[in-house]
Amino acid sequence: MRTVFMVAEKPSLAQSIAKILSKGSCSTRKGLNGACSVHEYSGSFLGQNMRFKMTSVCGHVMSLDFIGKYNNWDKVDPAELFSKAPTEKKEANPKLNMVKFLQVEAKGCDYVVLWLDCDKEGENICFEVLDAIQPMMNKSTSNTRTVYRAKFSSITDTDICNAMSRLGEPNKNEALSVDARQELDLRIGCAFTRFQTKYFQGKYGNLDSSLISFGPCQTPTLGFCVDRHDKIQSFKPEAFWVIQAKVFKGKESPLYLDWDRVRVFDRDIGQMFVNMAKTAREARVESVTKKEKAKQRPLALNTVEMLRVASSALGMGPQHTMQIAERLYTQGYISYPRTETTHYPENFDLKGTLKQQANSSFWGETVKALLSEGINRPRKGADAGDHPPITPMRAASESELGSDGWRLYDYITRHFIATVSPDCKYLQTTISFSIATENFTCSGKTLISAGYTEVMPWQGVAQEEALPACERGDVFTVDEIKLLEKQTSPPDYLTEAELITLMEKHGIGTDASIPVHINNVCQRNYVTVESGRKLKPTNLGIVLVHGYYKIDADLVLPTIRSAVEKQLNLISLGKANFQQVLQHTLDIFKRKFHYFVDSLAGMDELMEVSFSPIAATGKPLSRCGKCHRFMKYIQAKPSRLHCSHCDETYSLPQNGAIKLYKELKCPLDEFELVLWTSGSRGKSYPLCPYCFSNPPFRDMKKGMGCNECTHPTCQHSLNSLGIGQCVECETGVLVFDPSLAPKWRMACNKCNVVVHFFDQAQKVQVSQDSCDSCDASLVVVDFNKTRSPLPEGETQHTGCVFCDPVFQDLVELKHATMRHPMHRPGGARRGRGRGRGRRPMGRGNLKKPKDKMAALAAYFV
DNA sequence: GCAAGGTC
Repeated sequence: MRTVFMVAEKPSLAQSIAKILSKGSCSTRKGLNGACSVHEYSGSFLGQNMRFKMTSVCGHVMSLDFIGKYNNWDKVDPAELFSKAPTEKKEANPKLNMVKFLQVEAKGCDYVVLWLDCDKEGENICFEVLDAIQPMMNKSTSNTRTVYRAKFSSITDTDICNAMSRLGEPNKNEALSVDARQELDLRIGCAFTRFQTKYFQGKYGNLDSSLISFGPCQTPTLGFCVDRHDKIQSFKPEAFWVIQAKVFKGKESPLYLDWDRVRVFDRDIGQMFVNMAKTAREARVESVTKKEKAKQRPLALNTVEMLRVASSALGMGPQHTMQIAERLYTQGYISYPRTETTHYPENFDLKGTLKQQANSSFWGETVKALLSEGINRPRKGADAGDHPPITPMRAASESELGSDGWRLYDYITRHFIATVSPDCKYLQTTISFSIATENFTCSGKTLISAGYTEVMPWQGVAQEEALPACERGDVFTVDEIKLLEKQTSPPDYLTEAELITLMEKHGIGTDASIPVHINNVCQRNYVTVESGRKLKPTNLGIVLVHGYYKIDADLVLPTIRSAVEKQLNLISLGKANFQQVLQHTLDIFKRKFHYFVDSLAGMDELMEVSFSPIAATGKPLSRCGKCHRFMKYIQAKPSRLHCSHCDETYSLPQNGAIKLYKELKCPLDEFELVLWTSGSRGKSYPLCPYCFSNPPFRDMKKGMGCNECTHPTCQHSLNSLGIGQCVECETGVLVFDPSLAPKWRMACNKCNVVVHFFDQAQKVQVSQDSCDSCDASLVVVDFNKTRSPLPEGETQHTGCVFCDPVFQDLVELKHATMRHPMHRPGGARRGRGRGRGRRPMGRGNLKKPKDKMAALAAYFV
């Protein structure tokens, strides 16, 4: 029997589609990557009985990157990234082993039906799947087509079955437009990011410049925040004047009236109107109008609306909201949370979904009433053809969802109920008055029926004091007429919800990526989230955007994305050639890049105002080996040492504290050593600032401290202080750390293992000799006479920290010991042949590689 | 270490 292989974009869709097509009779098993499942059943295809295998990928199978050597920031000029640097497709998520998984499952299949999402990205994934599986499939024996594409617009029985009976073929042009987008984003984003980062990193000391990223989505996102900041800064408050009129009738409470002219910007003119109004003592009712008005029930919920409300009403950021929504979805509480659609599918079971909520103590009564009186038809929304709107899928209680989970579920459910509820109706009454020459009004709302605002009370019509009953010709007494001076007020910082709206409007990002871009500008220190989820740009963010405006506004304007997308659309429509569009666009951006590089002084001028030059920041810490003057320690990220005399910057390990290490020097280059400490309970090791960036020996890499240094004789090196194989990791060596004496300890030079030992000892030294049993270096320990824990009042003992019984209670090996050769079943000698437990560069077996000695010689000359 | 787009 022949086999049809079918692939969806995500595991959840593979399951739903298989269930529909097999009429619920498929068998399911997990795939080799643990993430995807395979659903199997038999049915008819091309008029024959066949076996069906339905599975999925997890989004893109491949992602684009530069080939390895172009990822070296130090050796590659960013300008080369526009054309010279070759790119390659790598597996998007190596952990998922997606290519292997697809190949195993597709082996020996005869036909493939592609069920990827029906958008351009989905079309592109079609070809990623085909590239992976086609070599594994049976070769077609007849001339029939083997590759089919299913086109569906919703996950409903009719739509899926229709798609199956009208299979088409994948659209190469649409896929190519995505390939072009990927390549453009990669080349442009990385070129600008690397250039900016490297340029500013070496220049300013108080600038957190670990990464100054640029991108066609994140930069306009930042631009929106800075635009608002600029509006606030340039705002000049203006005085204006309004007339306050207070009238009353009989014993009823007074009414405050709104002036029909609203306000005037000239005091004298305002005063003139007041004087005119003051000529009358009475306010005459000119008209009374009553209008029934409605507040429309909401459209069905899509992702961006959910993100907006979560941010503004629940105070939850978009990234966090999506994480919570994802969890609610996988646990079956809500439908798929990434959708642009605001229209329920025709056969959507509104009543069934509603019934699940009938027993809720929060909205159960409203739901029961709706079910018995009949639900209202939802408003007609937009169908983006992706997924149905976000709805609850089953009843839930507060305790099972957790705080934020419940708050989001509560909102989603109330929103759903609101979409099938009646509109909110209210009566608006407006009374128009004349006081001499001037006209005034007073209006009030009274609720007729709450409708959907019963479940969304925050949108309800506020209960106001009813207006007095009156009719045309009635006369009120004027209690007070006066001129009030007020000031226009500046706008506030952009709220996250407003930003989401702006991004959506300008096509910056997608429902799934909007949270990522917002998160990016926060993480890069361009923007901070203030109370009320308002987004305030930092100095860095402001300077960057102002700099782009100064040099080339295209770099920050939201139009940059849409202009490129127009070009890409031509590819997908087959109206333009992939290579030509790519080349043309790259060419434009390459010019922009060179112009940006040449004009960077313009941005630098702005930087100088906000940030201090690197030479003027930091505290003197350790001496430079070249000029022997003090270098300054710059604490701002990335922390580093700067020698202003040599104008050199030396990187340091991050996320820890740096101190001078007893003014000791590296024997190779005379730089003073510094001590890196990862926190109070963490590990520490000395390092030479020069060797850290310029590894002195061939077997060392960048970023190594003295605890990994293979110098044969230096007293701080791995060779002198290494004790034995790490008790937890495979490759590390436990190195003696004397820096915190008398809190003696040894720490692994690869992983985070720290072993404390010989508490209160006077002196601890690593001996030249090694242990007969496990080959670890012996340790010489001296204790104070009065406090020695050694037997028979001894003050000194030499032994192995792993094997010596005298040391057993003095070394905090705990459970970790179990992995050491000494304590494993089979005894100490076991594994010796594989070199376990042996110091890699133990004295007895020190190799003498020529190149290392040559390197040493070169230093000493 | 970099983009943006899928999704887990």
